Amino acid sequence: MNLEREHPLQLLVRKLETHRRLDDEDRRAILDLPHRLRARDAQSYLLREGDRPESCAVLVSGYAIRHKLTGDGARQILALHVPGEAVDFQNVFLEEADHNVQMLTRGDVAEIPRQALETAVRACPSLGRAILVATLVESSAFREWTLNVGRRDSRSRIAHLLCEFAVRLNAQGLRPDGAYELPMTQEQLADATGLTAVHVNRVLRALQADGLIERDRRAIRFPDWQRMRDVGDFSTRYLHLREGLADAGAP
Amino acid sequence: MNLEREHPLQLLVRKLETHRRLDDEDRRAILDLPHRLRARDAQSYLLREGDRPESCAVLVSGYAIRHKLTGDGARQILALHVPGEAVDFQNVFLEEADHNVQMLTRGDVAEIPRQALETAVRACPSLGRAILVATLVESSAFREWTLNVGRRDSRSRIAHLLCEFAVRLNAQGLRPDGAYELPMTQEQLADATGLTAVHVNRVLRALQADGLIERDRRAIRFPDWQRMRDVGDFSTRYLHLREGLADAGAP
DNA sequence: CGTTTAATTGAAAGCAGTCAAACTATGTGG
DNA sequence: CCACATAGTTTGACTGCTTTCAATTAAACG
Repeated sequence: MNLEREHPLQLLVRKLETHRRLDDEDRRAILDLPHRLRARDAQSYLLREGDRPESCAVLVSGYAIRHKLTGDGARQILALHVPGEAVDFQNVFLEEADHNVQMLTRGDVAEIPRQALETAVRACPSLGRAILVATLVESSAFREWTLNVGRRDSRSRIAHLLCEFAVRLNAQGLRPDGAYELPMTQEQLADATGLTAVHVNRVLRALQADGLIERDRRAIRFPDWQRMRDVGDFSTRYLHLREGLADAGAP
Repeated sequence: MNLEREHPLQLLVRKLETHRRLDDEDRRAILDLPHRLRARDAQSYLLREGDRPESCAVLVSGYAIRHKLTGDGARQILALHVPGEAVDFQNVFLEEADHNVQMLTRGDVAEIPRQALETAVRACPSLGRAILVATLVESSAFREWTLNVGRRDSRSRIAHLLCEFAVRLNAQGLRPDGAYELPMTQEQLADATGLTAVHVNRVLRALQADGLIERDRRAIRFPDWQRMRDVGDFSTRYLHLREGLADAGAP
């Protein structure tokens, strides 16, 4: 166990630091945020469209997704969240949730009361700034996803998603070796890329046949990161990572 | 001419008020923002990917788009902007622009220096809040666009886009009669919906044949708003409009 | 007016979707 | 620990929505 990681909000500190350096006061302000830890089951909803949440959830462990549904029930996954990320800063400032946030796996969540967050931000403006930046970066990721779904073919789309996830895990220090565990079923992968599960399966096998990915269950490994980036038309710019964090891939 | 609209930033006030009420102090703070008016040609870039802008542009008149390009030059339009909207609040807080903003038509832009904006926000926190809310609402629109492009068929996709534009123009008071002028070519419409220009043309004609839209050049009118909403699977929730502004359509 | 840009239409091709079935994990209770 | 149930993956055959290619018509613009 890494002692530095003992504090439930330590990964939130790390996450915010992936975009901008924080000083000790900022780190202190984050770690001092009052919060309640809750274990959540896989598939449980952290937030539903229409909700008016009174707290902001930070993923301490486990993975979550954002998604929306069309009128006839088709689902589009909008984002994937890794430990350390806050899943509803936006909802602290907007009245009504416009989408859903759901656990992908079992995990723990730290719930920070809306009021406490606002107070902390007033007391430490640079914390407010850090949160704003994280929110804007997320917005940038939404734009990239729109591009991905709207203008890339199925092969690039999936490759892009796999690259993004790898890089973000890396930035969070959650990928010590080259491989990582993809916490999604092929159906979820399909909903994230605007494809069908059947087609996702075919594309994954094709990527595998081409030596671009190696799979073992849900574990993914990239034998040739550079080529994978190319196929996925992937660049880290939209993730707005600090210097040094941007170069991921196989270590 | 409406005298209330004389001030170049009056429409920015109106825009921010579509989400939350502002008090006189807020309005004052906005109208007092130092700015430089500039005329821009159609197609001119307000911002390019990679730029590090030192000012924030507010559309005073004319229309603009946000877009990104894939590695092989395919374009995805991410958002449409109407007069009164600020096109790069995000870039005041992120270092490097991750996408492009381009004028769709001729128009005027008010450029607010980054510094001045930060100063104003510090002096009037509720202005900061209003800007944050506008930014979050835009983020919500990106999510809806991802859903649109990822999970709706071509007919719904285009109908949805037409609905969104109508409602947003209404909210800004820019659509006195039922119709509106769509400032986009069919190719641009295609890039906004992840389709091709040819197919957009076919879908528009089909919508027309079904009595869902009436067209005269670029002017669009909805004979039956309710039916149009249904076809576009459109709800105003994601626009986070204040009560009373949400019900648009044909007046 | 002449030139360029945008809209329109038809025919053919293709990528991804649908349907259906088999197979493989994963998990649960007896 | 096995047997059964359930969820997820894989594969094949076929369909179809959208694209591509190409040509024509209409509108916009100096």
